[in-house]
Amino acid sequence: MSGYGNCKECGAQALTCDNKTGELVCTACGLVAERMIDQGPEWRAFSKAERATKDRVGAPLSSLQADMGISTRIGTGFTDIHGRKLSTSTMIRMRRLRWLNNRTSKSQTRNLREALRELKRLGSQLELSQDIVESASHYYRKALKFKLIRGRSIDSMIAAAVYIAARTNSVPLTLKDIEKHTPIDRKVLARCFRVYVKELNIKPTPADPSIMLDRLASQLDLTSGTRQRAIEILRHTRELKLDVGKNPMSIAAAAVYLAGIQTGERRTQQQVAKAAETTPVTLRNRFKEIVQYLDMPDITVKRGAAATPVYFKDPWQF
DNA sequence: ATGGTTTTTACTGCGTC
DNA sequence: GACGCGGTAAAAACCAT
Repeated sequence: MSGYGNCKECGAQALTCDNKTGELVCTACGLVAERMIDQGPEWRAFSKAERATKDRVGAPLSSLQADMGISTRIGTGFTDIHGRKLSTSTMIRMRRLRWLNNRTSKSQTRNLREALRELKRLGSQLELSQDIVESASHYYRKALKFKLIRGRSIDSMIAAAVYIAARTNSVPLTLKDIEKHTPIDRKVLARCFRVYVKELNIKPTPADPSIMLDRLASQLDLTSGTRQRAIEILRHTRELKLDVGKNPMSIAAAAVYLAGIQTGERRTQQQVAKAAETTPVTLRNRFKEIVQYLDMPDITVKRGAAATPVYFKDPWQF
């Protein structure tokens, strides 16, 4: 959820919260906007008047409960609200309604209960924030409504929902991360992911390497200077379309590696590759391309540097 | 199924500490 | 010798047609 507003420096709506440091950073320009201590409750009231307008009655709606915390039940009494006995035909009708109500909702709520249990498990294992988990649950609900779960396992569709939620909310989470916490095969996972994209018309934000940057940088203990340099490099690679068709993580890795060399805060290819969960070979290849097309160190595009051709649609951005 | 692309795996050689 | 790094070749994975 990019609900952190726009960056004061570059104006881009690219602020994200680094959950590790509690810093609010702009993924576009690298500005550390502010330090956050606590994201707090969903709302706060400072005065009596505010409390009056904002207060609610009852438990908040929870999408993490199979029935949203509320559900319809059709009573089993034999009288109407006035205490009169129901006619036989009404009783028969009500019985049928009750049956239908149970039948249609039962299988789905049972499915949901199962699914949400898995979702909570995955969510806590991956240390996802609450809003991502809720976002994932919404996607799953939708899939359930459209009967997309049939023929696929609940767990795999939940895992894919988590990935979708991460992608649509610019959370640096890869399929590999998810794979580590679930027994589901990567191929199956990718297939389920596509189901969401295709059937539900969900359009995840194009995969952006800079999202992965924070994660890489903190894992490698890089200072903000190097991070900023990497962000700058990424901006240019993006402009040159060097990242089209490539795994965003490997692009980010190459940028971090290059930035490290330039700022003197060097990390070995091994280290960077490991943090990015890729191989030194891939890192080198991306690295080579970047160096080939960018004029270092002030980073300008080399004369005559043509953007790489777009061979086919980027598998990482839909 | 096929073809084009990226990524991974495995191996090799070179230079340096 | 261990390590970082560059290169290559072949296999695997992947997407599009």
